[in-house]
Amino acid sequence: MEHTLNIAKALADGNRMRVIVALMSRDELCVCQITEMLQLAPATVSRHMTILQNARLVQNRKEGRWVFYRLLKPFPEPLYQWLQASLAGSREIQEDSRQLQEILSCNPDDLCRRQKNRKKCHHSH
Amino acid sequence: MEHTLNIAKALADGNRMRVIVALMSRDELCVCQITEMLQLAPATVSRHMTILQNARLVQNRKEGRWVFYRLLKPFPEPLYQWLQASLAGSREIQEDSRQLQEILSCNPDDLCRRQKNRKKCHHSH
DNA sequence: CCTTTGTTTCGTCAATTAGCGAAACATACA
DNA sequence: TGTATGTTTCGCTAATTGACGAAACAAAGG
Repeated sequence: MEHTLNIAKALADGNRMRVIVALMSRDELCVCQITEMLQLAPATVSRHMTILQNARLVQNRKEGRWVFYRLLKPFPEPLYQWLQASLAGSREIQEDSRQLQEILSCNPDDLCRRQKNRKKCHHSH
Repeated sequence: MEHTLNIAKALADGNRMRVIVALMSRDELCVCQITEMLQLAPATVSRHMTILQNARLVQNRKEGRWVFYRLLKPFPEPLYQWLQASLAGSREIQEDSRQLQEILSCNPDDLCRRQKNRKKCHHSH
C-alpha cells in the first residue's frame, strides 16, 4: 500500500496537483517555468518536484543548467483519467493553462531574468 | 479544483485508504466494525469517516444505535479502478480483508462487547 | 424517567508538512 | 580558473493533521 499512499499524498497538495495537470498537456516543463506558474520560491518548487518524483509520477532530464520535468511513463491510466475528468472545467487549472502559454512563449533565459527582476522589486519594498 | 483536492487529501492517509478499499468489496460497514479493523479509538475513526464524507466518497445510514457507512454512489470510476489495480496485491489490504471476514462473522453487539473488554484490559496495565 | 451503549464533538498534544532564505551544488561561459 | 546562473539541500518557523480522552449526543430498553 505504501506506493499507492505515496501517490495519494503527492497529489494531496494544490500546488503539486497543478503541476501534474500542467504536465498532462505540456510534455515537459523547466523548474523555472513551474516556479513562474506557481509563484513560489525555487527551493519550494524543487521540494515539491522531489516529492512527485519519489511518488514516481514525474521524471527529470537535465539540459545544461536547466532541469526539465515530465510525467513518468507509464503514468497510471485511471489516475490520468480521473484528473482529466475532474479538473477539465476548473477555473484555476484553466488559468494555469492560459498563463503557461505566456510562459512558454518566451525562452527560459528571459523567464529567469523576469524572475530576478521581480525579486529585486520585492526587495525594494 | 477544491473538490478534487479534497478527495486526494481524503485518500492521503493510510487508515482512510484502508477504509475505502474495505468498502469497495463489503457494501457497508458499521463504525464499530471499522474501529475493530483499524484498531483506533472510536473518536479517531469517527473523525476519519467525517473527512471521507466531506470529500463525498462515503455516505452513512443510521440504524438504531449503529451508523453504517458505504461508498457514495456514483463513486468516481477511474479512482475506483486505480485503487483496485494498485492495491489488489497489497499485503496489508489482504490482511484487512481476512480480518474483516472474522469481524463480519459475529454481529455488531458481540463486536462492541469485545472492544469494551479490550479497553478494560488496557486499563489493568 | 434513568441507564446503557454506539457515535460524535471538543480540547489538547505530538508529528508532519509547506513555506522561505541562506548556503551548497552544478553547469556554462568569459 | 573564476564568475554567473539554475537548481537543490539545509535549517528553521508557522500551519496542518492525526491521535487520544473526556464530555456531549442520540437511540434503545429497563
